[in-house]
Order: sequence, then structure tokens, then C-alpha cells
Amino acid sequence: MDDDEDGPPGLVGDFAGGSSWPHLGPDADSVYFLGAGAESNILSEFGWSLHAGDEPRPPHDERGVEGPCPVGFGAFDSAGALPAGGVGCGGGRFGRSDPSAAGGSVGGEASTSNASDSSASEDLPEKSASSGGKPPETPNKVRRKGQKRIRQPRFAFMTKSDIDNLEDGYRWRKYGQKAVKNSPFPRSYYRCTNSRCTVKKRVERSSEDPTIVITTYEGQHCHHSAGFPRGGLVISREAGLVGGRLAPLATRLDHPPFQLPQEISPPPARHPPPCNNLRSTQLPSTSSGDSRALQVHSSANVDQGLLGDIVPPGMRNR
DNA sequence: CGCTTTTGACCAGCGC
DNA sequence: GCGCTGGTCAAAAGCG
Repeated sequence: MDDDEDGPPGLVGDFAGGSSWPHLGPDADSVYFLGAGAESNILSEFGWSLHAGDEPRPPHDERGVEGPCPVGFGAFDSAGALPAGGVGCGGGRFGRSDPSAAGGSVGGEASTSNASDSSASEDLPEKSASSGGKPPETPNKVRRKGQKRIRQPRFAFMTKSDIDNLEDGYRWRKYGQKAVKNSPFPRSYYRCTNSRCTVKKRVERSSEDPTIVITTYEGQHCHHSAGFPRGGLVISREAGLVGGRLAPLATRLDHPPFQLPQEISPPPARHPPPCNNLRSTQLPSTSSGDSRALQVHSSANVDQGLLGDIVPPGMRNR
């Protein structure tokens, strides 16, 4: 319960962890392009604000959250797989450098079409009654027929931490857990406890580096954080983001490559977007299909950008 | 007592 | 069409 979405540690970006979130059409695969400087935009879209290392955020870690070591950040695409490989605080590499390669790349996914604007938000009602073949008894369990699941923009954070749940100021309720293919670690699904908030969070550990926790947030909070009025997230220019709550992790930031130059304040604090009017931040989708292109060069390479260099396949120019 | 977590089952999307 | 996998539901259990 405890973590919130918006601010976890190493921000990776919205990635499609695993394949999931398929339902986006080709277009939906838009990617977030976070170039140096662009990251902040994206974050803003999600309600986060970046502060150049000014005020340190309150150390609220209720449960001793471990200090995450930001490993990476990026947007996911709908098809990408979790950057299982190469993540690591030190390594700095969030994925492979090859854009096409899945590994470290994080793609951005855009929300689907826009959709978001209205109620749809995610298809919460995935369960409306009737569904094909199943008796009406479990109306809720079934998604409206023909209705596609609409995904909201997602961001993933890779954090080096011993604990899975990083505090981010919001309250979460776990609603599911699944075994992850090719990984000994299960993936947990959380939903914001605010009944009107549709933000979801997915937490899993990297199979390659168990010390890395991959947290994926979907949606945008429409309310203020639950308990930490001012919790903030720290972004390491070199490493990525460090959640405010994750702060304790700071202890781990002593890893050579990490520092805490910047801070991100949790979004909701000021003008939380209406729950049913979530905006999807999306970048113009690069072409189609493979948008998983966002790539994050983590730590080591990120000097220039604060979070990492996430570049869509065709947009890389460097 | 209320809320959260656990866990098995179900459904949809995707690839073959 | 079939099987696999991800995502979600919901009842039961656990906890404060």
C-alpha cells in the first residue's frame, strides 16, 4: 500500500512492461519522446514538476522504504518488454542501446488516442456485464464486448531497492499478482485507493537484477497525495529519479554514479486533474508499429538529460 | 469492523 | 482456431 505512483525512483518511462497494454492500436503506440529537456514536459504532463535540486523533500518514509537507486526512466510503448536486461544502478544502462532491441529501451506509450478525455479513462468498467460467454453472474468481470481497453500513458521507474513498494505519497490497494514469465519474481498490480482515481501501478523485479524494482504507473492522479503533503521526488541527473519517499534510498545513492541533483514534486499537489478527464500525454507517434523505441540510456550516459535519454527510434540524433 | 492482501479464476489480445 | 500471457475480478483470509 503505500506507494504512489507518481514518484518512484528511477523513472524509466512508460514502458510496456511486457507486452501488456496491447490494446493500443498502431497509432496508440505513440511514444514519449523525452529529449533532454523534454523530460520535464512529460513529467509535467503527468503532473510532476521538476525542481532543480532545491528543497529536499521531506523524508517521509513510513516504512523504511529502501532507497531506490534510480536506474532508468522512460516511456513505454505498448509492445515493449520490460527492460529486463541491463539495468542497474551502476551500469547505467537501462537497456540496450539498440533501439530496436527491446531490452533497455523504454518506449513511450501514449495513451491511446486521446481518449482519455472523457470518461473513459481506462476502461474501468472493464467489466460490464455481459460478456460473451459467461453467465451474467459476474457482470463485472467482463469487459464490454468490443470495447477496447484504453490505456493511459504510463511511466516506469527502475529503482534499486530491496523493497518492492516504494512510497510515493499515495495509497494503493493491491488487486492482483501474477507470475512473470521468465522471472522468478511475481508482478503485483496496485490501484489508487481513491475511488475516483483510476491510476494503477505495476511493480515487479528485474529478473536479471533482483535488486532492481520496476514500477510502472498508468494514469494520472486526480487528487492530492494521501499523506505527504509535500513529498517530492528526486531526480538524479545521472541516474534518473529517486522518489521522494524513496528517499531513504538515498542511502543507496552512494553508489558511485548517483547523485540527487533534482527533485520532482508530486504532482497532485497543486492542480490535480479531474479524474475523468485525464489527459494523456502523448507524443506524436513516431511511425507506427515500433514505437517501443524510446530508449533510455541510463545513468552513465545521462549526463545531459536529467532522466535519461529516451529516444524514439527514428528520432535519435545523436 | 473496515480495509488490505492473497489467490484462483476468468477474459481479452496476440502470435503461431 | 488454439494456446499463451497479461490484466483484472472477487471471495476469503488477515490485520489493526
